[in-house]
Amino acid sequence: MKTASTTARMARPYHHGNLADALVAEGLKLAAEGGPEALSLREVARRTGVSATAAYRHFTNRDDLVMAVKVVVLARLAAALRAATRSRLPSGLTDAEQARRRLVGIGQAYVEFAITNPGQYRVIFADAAFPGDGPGAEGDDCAPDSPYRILSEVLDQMVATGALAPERRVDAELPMWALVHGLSSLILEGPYGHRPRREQKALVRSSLELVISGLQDGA
Amino acid sequence: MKTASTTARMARPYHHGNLADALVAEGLKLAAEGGPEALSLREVARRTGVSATAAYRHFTNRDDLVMAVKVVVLARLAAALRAATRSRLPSGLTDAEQARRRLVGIGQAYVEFAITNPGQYRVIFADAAFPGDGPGAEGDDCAPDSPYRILSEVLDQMVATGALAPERRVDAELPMWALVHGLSSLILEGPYGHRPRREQKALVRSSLELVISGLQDGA
DNA sequence: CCACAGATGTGTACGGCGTAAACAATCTGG
DNA sequence: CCAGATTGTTTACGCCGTACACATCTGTGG
Repeated sequence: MKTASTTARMARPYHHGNLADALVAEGLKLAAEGGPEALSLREVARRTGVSATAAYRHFTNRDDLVMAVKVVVLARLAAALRAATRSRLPSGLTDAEQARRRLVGIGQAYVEFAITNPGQYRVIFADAAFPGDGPGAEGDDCAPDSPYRILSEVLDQMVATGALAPERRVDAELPMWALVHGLSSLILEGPYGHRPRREQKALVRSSLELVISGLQDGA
Repeated sequence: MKTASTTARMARPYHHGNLADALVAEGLKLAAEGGPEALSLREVARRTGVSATAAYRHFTNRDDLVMAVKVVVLARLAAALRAATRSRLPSGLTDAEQARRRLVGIGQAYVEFAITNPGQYRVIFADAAFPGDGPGAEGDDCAPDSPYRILSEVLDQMVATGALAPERRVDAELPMWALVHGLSSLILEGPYGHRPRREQKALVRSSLELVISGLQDGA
């Protein structure tokens, strides 16, 4: 039996050739242009040059397609965060200070991704369903590179380097994630959208510093 | 000329009698049942016992109706926060400690409102437009009771009582608002929705304490 | 080698949605 | 009491999601 990856390498093995991937790719473009509400099954099919109902051979319904797009967007977000963890840092810092800056860095990268890809970012939280990322799916099927996992790693590193007390580590993901998602949301869909980009960045930075300070030496 | 409030008191002055309010009221119910995506012009009209296009005499389009519903939901949210600022506190606290607890209280009330009214809460941030609340509309037409204003008041009180250093006051609204909205979002539409209610509340409380600590004695 | 079964794509159809346009009923100011 | 503005209805169009019947392709076992 041909695996998906084997099929992907061939030109047009079936009638169209990995239609599923093509539909998701077109869905990503559509989402980038007009957010989740622009992501319609018919338009995706039309742009892929395929009949409207063809998509139903690969996705049970629209929500299923949206979910597939979500997974790709989450992967792109994770890649952006991963890149942030690898960015150059000034030399001569203590390990603890390095870990702290990494945390600030992925926080900034998160919001930056949301601002740069507003339509795709909004897909992630559309329609009140979330792919099996984050907490609760701690066990097996948690993606190797999910935003949640990357955040967890950096927090672990802070504990390892002494930047964060172990007793403060428990569920430290939530306030951090809530903050960066909240910032993104208030900028994309909320009242902070009309502030100049420069000011937004400064506000994001100071908010991150504030929460991380609370995490480190809060009451 | 009859004012809106005068009209509201009469039974059925026109063909239907303040249809606009009736439509918004039905919209609120619909949103409560199925969130913003369930808020359709036709269904609202149907439930109000009126033809589908009648709504166009009072709202230019669907977005306009949604915006009107947003305003009411924001008012309900503001009322919930206002109630929280009036809740009983243990006696014998310093003014500073009182102010701090008020801030925790409205944070909890915010998330509580979101959890209790998920559908209506999600309407607020639907469709990437926000009524003239919050910052930027600092001047005249800012509602007397908006969530943003209530938050600002409590923060001012913290400065007045010495619970917060004046230089930390500037734009302290953003991290707080981002946190509570982020928490709400991660619980309603994100990966924290399946945690038991008890755990959610505990996580919200500790997250709030953490950020407020950062606000008070952060680096 | 080839026919057949399963996988994949098409055409058609139905009801729901937002909304534009023409029309009807009702109210209100002069 | 009537003219004109206000409010609601009817009809119609094109989009959407999706169910169903049909056509086409493709790998596999006889």
